[in-house]
Amino acid sequence: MARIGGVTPRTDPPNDTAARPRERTDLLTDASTRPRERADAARNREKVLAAAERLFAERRPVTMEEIARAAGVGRGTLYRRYPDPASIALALLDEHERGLQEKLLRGDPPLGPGAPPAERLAAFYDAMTELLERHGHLVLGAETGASRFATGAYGFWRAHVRSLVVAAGVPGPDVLADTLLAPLGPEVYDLQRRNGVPREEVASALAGIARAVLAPS
Amino acid sequence: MARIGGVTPRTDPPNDTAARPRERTDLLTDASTRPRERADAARNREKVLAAAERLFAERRPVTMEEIARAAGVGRGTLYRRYPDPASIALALLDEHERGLQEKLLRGDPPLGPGAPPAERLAAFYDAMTELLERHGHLVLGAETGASRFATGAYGFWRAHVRSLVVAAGVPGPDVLADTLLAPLGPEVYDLQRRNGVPREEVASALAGIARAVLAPS
DNA sequence: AGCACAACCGGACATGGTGTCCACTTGGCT
DNA sequence: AGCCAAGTGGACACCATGTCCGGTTGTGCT
Repeated sequence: MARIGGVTPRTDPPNDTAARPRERTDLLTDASTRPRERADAARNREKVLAAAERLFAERRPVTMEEIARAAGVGRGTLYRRYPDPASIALALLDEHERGLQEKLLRGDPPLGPGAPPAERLAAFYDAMTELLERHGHLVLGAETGASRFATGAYGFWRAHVRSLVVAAGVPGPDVLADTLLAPLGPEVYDLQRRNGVPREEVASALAGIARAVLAPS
Repeated sequence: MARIGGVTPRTDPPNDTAARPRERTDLLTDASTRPRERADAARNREKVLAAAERLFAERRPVTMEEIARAAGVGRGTLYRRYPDPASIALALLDEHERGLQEKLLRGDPPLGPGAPPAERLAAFYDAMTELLERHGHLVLGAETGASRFATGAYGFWRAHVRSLVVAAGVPGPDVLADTLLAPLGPEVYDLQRRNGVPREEVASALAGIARAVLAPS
């Protein structure tokens, strides 16, 4: 479970209990090394996440104050776990991105290993537009502007694309990785959709680029 | 003078004197139709622009308050002309972009008309990276995030790239235009430069894409 | 059960930016 | 010389931020 695109929860004093990613393990192993998440904390986490999901869906930007009010929770409580609205959106986005990451690493071709690089990149573009389509509001809330590159998820996508460029034998993988990822910026996709371009058309334009750039010479 | 990428100055009551773009015409023509810009106003405009240029160069974000303080001008004066820091950066950027726009329309090939579309796009990429290199701080101040697409300049670049795609006979010019422009987003370029990639390498990667996508089949 | 301690909660507070408003000043014009 | 509109700048009300701390609640232990 060495996933890369994880949330970075607020780290309080020495240990980090917040937004715990795994279920109770219930094993003797390290059950005592870190305190369990308390019931009230879990309850509030749910309330916050639900309220934030709702707010992000209906408008932007969303402030910490709004989320706290909508969740019926104090501001201090909110700040305890999340430093800003973006990190809340990121937490919401987390599991969706995780699924795609899994498919990229171990799924069937052409998304997963086995297909030629150009086809894998095309499939990746297609999957990413689906994700943007479904959770675009969260992506806009979480990864807007330059902060997008700071997320762990971006590192994952970048590593993936870079490896495809290398596999295709095209020079300059480091520059190309960021360049090829640029059209997936949420603002760009959002602009195209607002201009009336259907998702499929965006995806196929990207597929065209993927083949043009990575196709065997 | 039908340039597209102009600044949009604050429009006060019925007429718009602010940030006047042209020198005194001194012709009898419409010299009286709109009042001249007053000397004190011009003085302050200079002070504001100079201070803003300095501030944008050294850090971001820059607030209206800071600019006013640095320029030795009241906040009300600042707001009279510019609604926010971005529009000030845009005003500073204006003439540089104007020069490039001129070259695209009427300059020598490969930037101007005459060269094959793939070469013109490559040359455009090269010129844009130069512009980003020199005035990146202003571009970051002016066109960050989604607001980038709202500027007149973006419309110009988009129309240019679109026409090249059409000339190359590649399908889907509307989608491709935004897609091909995406890597020129200031955050993307900034990221690549911070990662130690020299400008030339970015430009040549973009040239490669230009040729791969627009080259005659 | 019941206790004690730590985790957790939430509102108050100080700070800083925003955008507007309006009484005053300045400069161009007759 | 004097008028008057354009221009100025600071005060004001508002809102979001992030921190802090007294009180509360859940958990583990006895």
